[in-house]
Amino acid sequence: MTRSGRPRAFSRATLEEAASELFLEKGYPATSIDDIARRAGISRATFFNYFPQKSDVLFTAIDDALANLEDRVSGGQPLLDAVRELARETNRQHIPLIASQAEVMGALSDAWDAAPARMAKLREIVALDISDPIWQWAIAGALAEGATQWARSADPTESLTDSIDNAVARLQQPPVLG
Amino acid sequence: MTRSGRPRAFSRATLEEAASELFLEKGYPATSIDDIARRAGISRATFFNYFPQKSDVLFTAIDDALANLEDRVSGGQPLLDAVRELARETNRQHIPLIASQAEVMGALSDAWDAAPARMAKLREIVALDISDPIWQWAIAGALAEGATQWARSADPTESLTDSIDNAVARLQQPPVLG
DNA sequence: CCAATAATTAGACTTAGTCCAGAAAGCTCC
DNA sequence: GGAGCTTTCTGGACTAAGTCTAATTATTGG
Repeated sequence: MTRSGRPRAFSRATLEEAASELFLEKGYPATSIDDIARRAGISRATFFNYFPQKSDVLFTAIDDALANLEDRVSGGQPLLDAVRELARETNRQHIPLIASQAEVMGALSDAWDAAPARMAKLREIVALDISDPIWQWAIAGALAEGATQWARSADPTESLTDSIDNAVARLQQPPVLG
Repeated sequence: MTRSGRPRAFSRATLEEAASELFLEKGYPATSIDDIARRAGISRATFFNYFPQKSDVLFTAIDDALANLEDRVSGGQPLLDAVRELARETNRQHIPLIASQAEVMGALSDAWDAAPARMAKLREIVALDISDPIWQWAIAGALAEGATQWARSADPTESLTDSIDNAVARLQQPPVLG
């Protein structure tokens, strides 16, 4: 069931690569969409055919994972099942640009402005399975924290699944509060 | 200790009012900064003297509260103490535009794009007092949820402090997870 | 070949946000 | 009543993101 119409001539990955080079060379804010398009050999208009926003280039890996997770959970799969399956399919190829280029980008780059939206999206997905709003943030936070620690880890044998499971397990032990 | 220089001729509140009218009339996306400036009787350049971004107009109440909280906590006050004191000083005058105009703006307005950044900021502040990253999100979420429920509540006697305390207390009861 | 569908492209357009230089409005000290 | 200092207000130029449209091109299916 190949759908008709002119096939795509490029891929998000193509643009990601071109953009990545430029971000490393000149930094994110100094790189315009024109630059990226030129480097990738496409027109500026086509860029927006692949990414709605400039910053989305940095988050493809995260956004793909979130879309995958949303599909599973809205299809009825229990949240943690879905997370574990997705985590098992994920390897170090999938670390998003925003993380792998973190040092170069610097902590202050505008690029990070787009990150909180992903956290909010994750919470939305969590909400599909967890009705108590108080715990939606907690669980979303644990999932994000597990993934982040894994992405930052120097040890290439560390398992994403374990990292996330650890993070979630720690929620069972309530914190001491004033 | 009045500091020297030409005094401000307007206030954030002035601009907030002008903007609010326009948002109600035409909606947020259709209202340009030019429109707001014209309505408020200032120049476009001056708008940016009061707000770094267009969307910030909608969040002044939240941003003020966050700044206040950050001052307290970074000054050494325990998080929940600071939150309670701040909550006690807060009344229904302080409900932010983004919430009070929520129905008019519609759930889909671009205006909401700027909300997740506030959640991230709140978590940063929480992190000043709570070192465990897993619980930073949980507590930030509880605080936000308590405040949101209060803001949405029809009952004008409901106390913000109680609403937040309730939300935080619920974190002591871990959820059932698969 | 024809019709339908979808991608690519150039280019015009709107507007957010930055930057700058100059005018204006206060303050303090003489 | 200045003179000098500081800060705000303003107009205007500028960059770049994102939207939109109309035309072209590549593919599928009848």
